Amino acid sequence: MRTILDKETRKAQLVDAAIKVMASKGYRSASISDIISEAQVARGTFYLHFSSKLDVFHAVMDRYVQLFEARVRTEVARSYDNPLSVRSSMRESLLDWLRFFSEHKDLAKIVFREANAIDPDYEERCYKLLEACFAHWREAVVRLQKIGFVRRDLDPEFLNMGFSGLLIHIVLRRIIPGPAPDLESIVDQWIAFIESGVKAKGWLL
Amino acid sequence: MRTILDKETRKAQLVDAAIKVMASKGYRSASISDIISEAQVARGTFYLHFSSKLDVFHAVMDRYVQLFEARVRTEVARSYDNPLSVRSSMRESLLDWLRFFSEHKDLAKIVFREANAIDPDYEERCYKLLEACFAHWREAVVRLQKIGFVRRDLDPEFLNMGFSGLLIHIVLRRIIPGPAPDLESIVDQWIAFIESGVKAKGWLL
Amino acid sequence: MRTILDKETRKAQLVDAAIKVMASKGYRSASISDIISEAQVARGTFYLHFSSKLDVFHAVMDRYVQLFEARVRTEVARSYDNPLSVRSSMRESLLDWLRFFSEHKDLAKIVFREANAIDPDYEERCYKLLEACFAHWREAVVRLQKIGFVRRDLDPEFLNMGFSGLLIHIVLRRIIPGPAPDLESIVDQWIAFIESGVKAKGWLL
Amino acid sequence: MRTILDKETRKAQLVDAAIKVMASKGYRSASISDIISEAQVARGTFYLHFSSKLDVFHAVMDRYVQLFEARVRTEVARSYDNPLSVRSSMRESLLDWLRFFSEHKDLAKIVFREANAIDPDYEERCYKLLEACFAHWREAVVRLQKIGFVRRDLDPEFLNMGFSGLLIHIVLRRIIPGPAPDLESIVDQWIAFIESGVKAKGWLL
DNA sequence: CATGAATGAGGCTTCATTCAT
DNA sequence: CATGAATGAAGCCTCATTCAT
Repeated sequence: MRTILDKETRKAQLVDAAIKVMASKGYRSASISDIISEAQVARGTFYLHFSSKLDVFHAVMDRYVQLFEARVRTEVARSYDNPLSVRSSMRESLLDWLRFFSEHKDLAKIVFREANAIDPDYEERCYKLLEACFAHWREAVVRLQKIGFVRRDLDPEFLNMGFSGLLIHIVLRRIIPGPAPDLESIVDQWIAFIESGVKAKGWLL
Repeated sequence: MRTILDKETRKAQLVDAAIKVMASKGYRSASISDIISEAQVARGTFYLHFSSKLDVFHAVMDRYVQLFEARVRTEVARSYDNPLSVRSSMRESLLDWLRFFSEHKDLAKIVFREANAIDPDYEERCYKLLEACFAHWREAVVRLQKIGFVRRDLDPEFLNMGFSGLLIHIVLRRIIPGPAPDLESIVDQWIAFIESGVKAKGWLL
Repeated sequence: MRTILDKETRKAQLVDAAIKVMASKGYRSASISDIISEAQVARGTFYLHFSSKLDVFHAVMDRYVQLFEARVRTEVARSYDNPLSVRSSMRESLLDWLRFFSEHKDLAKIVFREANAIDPDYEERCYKLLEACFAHWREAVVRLQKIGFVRRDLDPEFLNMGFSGLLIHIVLRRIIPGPAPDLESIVDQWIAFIESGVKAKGWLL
Repeated sequence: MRTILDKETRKAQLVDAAIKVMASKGYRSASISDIISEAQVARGTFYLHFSSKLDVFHAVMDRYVQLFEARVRTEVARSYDNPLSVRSSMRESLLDWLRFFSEHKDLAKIVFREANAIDPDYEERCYKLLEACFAHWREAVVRLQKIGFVRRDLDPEFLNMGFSGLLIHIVLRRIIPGPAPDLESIVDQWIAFIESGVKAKGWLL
């Protein structure tokens, strides 16, 4: 059966299929056959829209980059300048990030798994993406240190690592089948942890 | 040239080669050819010791599991029972973990990258491994809550996620080429963060 | 853009494009894509005029056959009957042939290169063409033998081979990039050679 | 069924198969499948000995180059210095060339057909080969002119073209199915033609 | 135990051809 | 008539695995 679609729709459909397949099998194991059978499309059709397997991968990345950039833009617009609302701003921010990664699980899987080892071109993209993200967080930390909310003895870079590490871990664990923790409760604990650490109040040493 | 070695030595040599190759190219891209040429061994010899490519992979995993289990055993032996030394015990523990991951970079790379995409059998192994690890940490947290060092309002599971997330993130960032942060200073910040969170002292809201 | 042309013009345009492409890349490597992009025509349009790739090839051949037949007709009309002008008639004839091949280099390239490898149907056509040509030459030789211009101890078939071999060789060498010999001087040497061979006058053995 | 051969034998067998297939279908149309099924060998075996289709082609060429060079060496050793035997030397030479081409029909077919259009690397090889050959013939002509056997008013380059053109033509016609002319009689006519041209004795104009 | 030639399934890609618009 | 998206057979090549030596 032969369905004719306009170029953009077909391409998007193929990218969708590629995301699905690559998320579940990884880039290397995902074959063109997998992708086209997922997209219910003939072999030749694939090559009408992508010049190679690597090419779809780039398209997949592009998709994520765009979503990510939109996410970062929203985030950057968020203000921590009002001391009274720092806490709730932060809460919103964390929730938004978790929601973002939850919504685009498949993409996150691909991006965070294949970070290396596909091609140098891609690696660069991937790092730029992450760097943009980290840069934003670092900056946020610095701002919070300036307004006196965050201790100045902690390296922003370290906090950044802590933040992103936890985030990614949560994402990946949520990605992986199994009981997914409740986002809201995670964020509440996170905030509590961020604010006061783990130390119990009575401990005196 | 025809060198004769005893079974175990040959097998270990092949696992070494496999680790090296898989760490740098990933499981899929690592070919038997790569492995045997790294190990300086004939093609047939490989299949004398492993029944398939997946089989070496399992052997690689086994290697990591053993190292990991040893690491966990040492860790488990560590006591947090003396209130006066909780802090330094924790510091030692964190440093040991970071050192462990640093020492076995190649294995960490393989284990954390290919977690999903290889085969269900493997995935199970991998999870068991991580679970063993998480279980230990969770338990440690619980103990620390019991002795009153750690706040009881934080879910051990969450702290666990935070701990492992940060750990993995540090490991992965250190794996990836780039300026590697100094382990000792990371640990010091980590402890400070764990103890008191990020909140500056003067902040009153 | 959608240009509407009458059938014959479109077809001729496509044959032109096919000749150009096939001459430069050979039949196999010339793709329909090459041809239609050379002709600035849509893919479907091609199949409106030709049933297959082989079909254009036949059309290309037909084009050459027609030109060739015209050439042969002119040639046949040429008379060698006047003993006084045999020499100049022959000179004209050789020049005309060389000019013909020079003018239709592209076609010559296709015809003489792909002679075998395309399809039996084509081969037959190609041979018929060459045979027509050879037949004419043979006949011419016979006539020249009859009027006593050419030695009767030489087999017309052999002379034919010599004539066509040299001709084709010149054509092909001229087709292939490189310094193209001057047609007129070639013909003059040719005539001299034909008339008297290579033997120097003084040689007595 | 699995037959194990030493590397050289297998490679030679595959080159043989490639020659056969390429001679009958041309380089482009000859598929790896054709070659391996001609050689009764598995697909992978082919790539054990050649890195690509082009690579076999080069091997085929190499084969011809070697044969050709041997042929040229023999030829170069031939002396035309004794005036009494110039005629018979020439006869021998022509016969040897014809025999050479007859013996290696398939290779000749490939070499002279695909001269162009395969790859620049090959083209260069091919031209070097022909040039070596032409150079030898040209030199021979010059020597014959020096000793006074051949007229000095004929350009050696032209005679060269005539000689090679005729040769190639004969070869190709003999390659092509059909009544193959008798080599000896061809050579005799050739010599007669070379010596005295076509002009009948009595002709006076 | 060790070797490496041989195997063939399967992956990526091209391209002649079809057909809905 | 014209268009160009869609199709799928077939080509090239890789590589895990086998087996005769």
